[in-house]
Amino acid sequence: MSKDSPHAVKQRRRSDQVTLSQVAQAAGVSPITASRALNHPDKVSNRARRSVLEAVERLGYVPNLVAGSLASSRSRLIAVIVPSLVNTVFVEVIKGLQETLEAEGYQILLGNTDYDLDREYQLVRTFLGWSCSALVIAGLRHNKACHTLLDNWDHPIMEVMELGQGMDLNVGLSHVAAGRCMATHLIDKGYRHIVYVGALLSQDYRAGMRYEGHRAVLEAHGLRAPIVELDTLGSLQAGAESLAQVLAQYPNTQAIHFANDDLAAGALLAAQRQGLSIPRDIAIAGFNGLPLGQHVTPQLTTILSPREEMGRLAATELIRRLGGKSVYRRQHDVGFTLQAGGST
Amino acid sequence: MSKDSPHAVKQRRRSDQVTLSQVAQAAGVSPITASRALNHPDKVSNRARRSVLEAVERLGYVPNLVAGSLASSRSRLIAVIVPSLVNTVFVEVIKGLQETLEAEGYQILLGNTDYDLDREYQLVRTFLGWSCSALVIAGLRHNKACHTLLDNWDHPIMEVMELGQGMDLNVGLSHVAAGRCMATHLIDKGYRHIVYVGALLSQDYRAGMRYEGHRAVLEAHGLRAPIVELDTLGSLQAGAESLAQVLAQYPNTQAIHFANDDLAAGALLAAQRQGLSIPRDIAIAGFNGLPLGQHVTPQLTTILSPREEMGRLAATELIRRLGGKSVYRRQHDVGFTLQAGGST
DNA sequence: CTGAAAGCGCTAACAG
DNA sequence: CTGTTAGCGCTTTCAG
Repeated sequence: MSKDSPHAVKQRRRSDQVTLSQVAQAAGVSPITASRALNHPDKVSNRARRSVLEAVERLGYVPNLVAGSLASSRSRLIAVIVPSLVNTVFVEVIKGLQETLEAEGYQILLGNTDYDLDREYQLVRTFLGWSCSALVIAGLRHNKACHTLLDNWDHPIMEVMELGQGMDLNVGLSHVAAGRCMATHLIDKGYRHIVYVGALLSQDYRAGMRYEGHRAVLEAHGLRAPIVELDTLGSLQAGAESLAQVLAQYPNTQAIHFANDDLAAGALLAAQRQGLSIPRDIAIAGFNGLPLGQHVTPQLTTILSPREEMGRLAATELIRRLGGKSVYRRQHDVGFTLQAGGST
Repeated sequence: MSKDSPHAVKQRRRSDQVTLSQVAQAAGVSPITASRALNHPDKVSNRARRSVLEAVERLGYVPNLVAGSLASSRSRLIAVIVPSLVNTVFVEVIKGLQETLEAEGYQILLGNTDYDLDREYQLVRTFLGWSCSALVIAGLRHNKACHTLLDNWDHPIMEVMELGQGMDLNVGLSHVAAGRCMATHLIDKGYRHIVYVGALLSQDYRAGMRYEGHRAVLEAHGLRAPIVELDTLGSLQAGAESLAQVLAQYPNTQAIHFANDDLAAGALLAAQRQGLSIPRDIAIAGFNGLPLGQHVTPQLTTILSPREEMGRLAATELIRRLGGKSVYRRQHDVGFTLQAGGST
């Protein structure tokens, strides 16, 4: 009260944002009661709750989530790290995650590594700094620094897209098995000269795993398993261009097993433009089960992976875990389905 | 020091996370110097900076961004709100945003409204609570509550996808002009009986705006402008199915102007399966310029919109603004390109 | 069911 | 260039 108070008051607030204290004051309760009225409505009397909610409405209060997170060290933020947004498969997983997580009041913090593990590490670091409630990350392969960081992190980690023993939770499918499945299908159909075509396999190593499965089956049948690796991302264009390359390199090719549907559909459409008959002149198979493959003629033989479901399942498991259920180091195989079309 | 200190010390820290103070102590400097060494390296002596960085490394310090944001009320978080992730056009914009924003050290907080303006409002509210540095939102139409909230918000707002006078910054294209452009093309090609086909136009109102442009042109030529509205989202499947419906309803249709390439390509492929000749029996046009359209035969006539560039440009403008440059209420027209293919 | 006090971990402000 | 001090706005803890 006296003019000569010991310290000049330092003013920092410049934002005119309404605070919880102001709401509390307007409602005639203490700040903590206002907090409870909003976050644990059942722990507060009807009267208090009502007047707080009324004050919130009247003052246009927007909770400061940053302050809340700092105080509680829980953020309701879920970090999601994927290697690419161009490849629609990751987007579909994100979609499944998002619809489930948003319904539970979680927000997604999105990171894109562009298939770079160092970038991935940086993103993980940043996201840990946001006190994320959990981390969803594509793939089981990470660099050393990333592992070190995450081993000492005590929140759920969900690795998706591929199946295997990871750091914590895992939802995915076996790409080796998928590769085996398609190779078996092609052999059953009578093809013997089969080429695998992938794009940037050092980045998209899951396509490499499918090749491993493919090769194992072919070799078990005494067949060679040639592979052509393209140096651009998988796309219709790349698929179209790859066709000539494959036929030049392996003229007696009977079937091509493409690492994904974009490549396969691109090749199929290109083959038709060139007057090739599919599958008589050349059989074509893909992976992913994109809608496009079901609309070309003949329909594309492919393997359908349940990507949105993968996202939903991952989210559901995370929510269960965040709700205190003790599920650790759990693995979920979402499987895949062979869709045999006319292209083989 | 005495046992009977006035208050028992309340302990709250349970996380064993390394703090900046610990780093500072290890480095033999004050916390604020450590802070500066990390955030404003040039405002600190070489010696101090080096020893802080060394301590960070040694202790495995990960900055607590939540605390930093609260203290500084700047979060380096950018809220991005889109109506859908199924529709690839939004994903492409996000991609453009992300590659530019991440390079500048911003993170994306992603929200999906599912074309619901109330949901949009809720997301905006949540995101404001995160003290986002800026907001990127698809479209110029928002509900009243959302406008009220944003009018009192003093951070940059970037509305994308369509062109017009918005709340603050805007990067997009004129959908009315795009509709006009395609209609003009079809008329120039000699078609007179032209049907517009859209899906869920109350949600995808930008497709409705394209129809308005389309209709204006047709009516100026004394032609009728019938429209068929599908009640499912645009997809290859929906496009394929719409073909029969259009031909039943308007038997003398010469050309169909589809609201997007998914619909158009679906119809084109379906027409071919049915033995129709394109464009002789029926001409088909789309919108978006998806790669798919360039790989079907005949190539799909469409309008290409520069979506990734839209994202990059939006991000660049935001960064400029966040860097203190005074650009307000600025509009950017990214334009579009007619790609005339064999389908018309 | 309600409240007082004490921080969460960091940085703005102000002085040296 | 460096440090002291005082918060940012909320929630935990502990006590009624």
